[in-house]
Amino acid sequence: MTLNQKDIYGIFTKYLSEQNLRMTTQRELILKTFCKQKKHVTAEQLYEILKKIDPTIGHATVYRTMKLLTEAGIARELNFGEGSVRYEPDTAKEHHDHLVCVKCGENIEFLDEEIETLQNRIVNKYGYKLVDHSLNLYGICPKCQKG
Amino acid sequence: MTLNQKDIYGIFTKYLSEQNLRMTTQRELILKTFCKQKKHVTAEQLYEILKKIDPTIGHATVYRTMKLLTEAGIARELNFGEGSVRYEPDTAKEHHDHLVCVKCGENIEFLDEEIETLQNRIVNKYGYKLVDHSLNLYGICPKCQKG
DNA sequence: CTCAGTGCAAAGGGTTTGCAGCCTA
DNA sequence: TAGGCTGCAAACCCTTTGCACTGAG
Repeated sequence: MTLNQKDIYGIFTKYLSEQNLRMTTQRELILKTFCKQKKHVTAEQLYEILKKIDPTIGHATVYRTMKLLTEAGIARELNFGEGSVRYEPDTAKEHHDHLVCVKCGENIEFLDEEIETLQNRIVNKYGYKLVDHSLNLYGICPKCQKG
Repeated sequence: MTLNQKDIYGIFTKYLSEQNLRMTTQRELILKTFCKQKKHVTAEQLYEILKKIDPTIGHATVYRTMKLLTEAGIARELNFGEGSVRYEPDTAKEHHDHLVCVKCGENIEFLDEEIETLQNRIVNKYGYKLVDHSLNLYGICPKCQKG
């Protein structure tokens, strides 16, 4: 169900050519580096990581590329209300949601079939066509409850 | 279950005095104007509305007061990923969630007991203590589907 | 008289945009 | 050669902060 790097690379090049855009060394580097991340990253964080690999890379290039990756369906934007957008790989077809610790920022991805079903029910009730959804639970993780 | 303006005024003055803060004409005006709004407003929008009533009112005062109202439990911050925070009256004890049209911005508030239950289940599963949650469904409303 | 509250303007963070030069098809 | 791509810096938007002044208790 998850896609490997080669697949993603193919998806991105396909998207780019559809848009009359090109694959470049920067875009490739950003794609690879983004996919390697274990945690959701902000564009800013990704930029910092990338600068260590290629110090000449520009701020704007990272932001622009993350927008492209989002449009291509490779990245997904997350908003935890921190004032900046986080990105996660959008490789799984099933949508998962997030449980965020408001103290330490740790976050868990979870999947709940029933929630997905209920969401569809709501959307149908109002005659909407579902495009996307975001469910964030904010809480205090076990560690922080003890500390 | 919903609170009237007098109640809210009382809640706010109580909160203020607890914090050794004072009720002022500006704070009162902002509170009243905020409560009158039918739709979720950003601080910026509220500022624009307030300027028509009192042109001398300051940007910062609105932002500062909205923070106070949030802390007092009167306003609730919403984040639809637009880059700015929206506020809604937090008068109902039950949490409601939002269904937002991505085309026209129309949004519906809905309440679903089962979703609330499921959220508690998730939180318990991971040993978290629930603090808050936000569920936003993004879709296309019936009107925009036709148009 | 004290100290919170205010408006203003400047600063701040995250993100986008304008632009000249570069590079690739 | 044309047009996309880049890095840089400036611009932008939303929000917060510093500051001197005002005003209520």
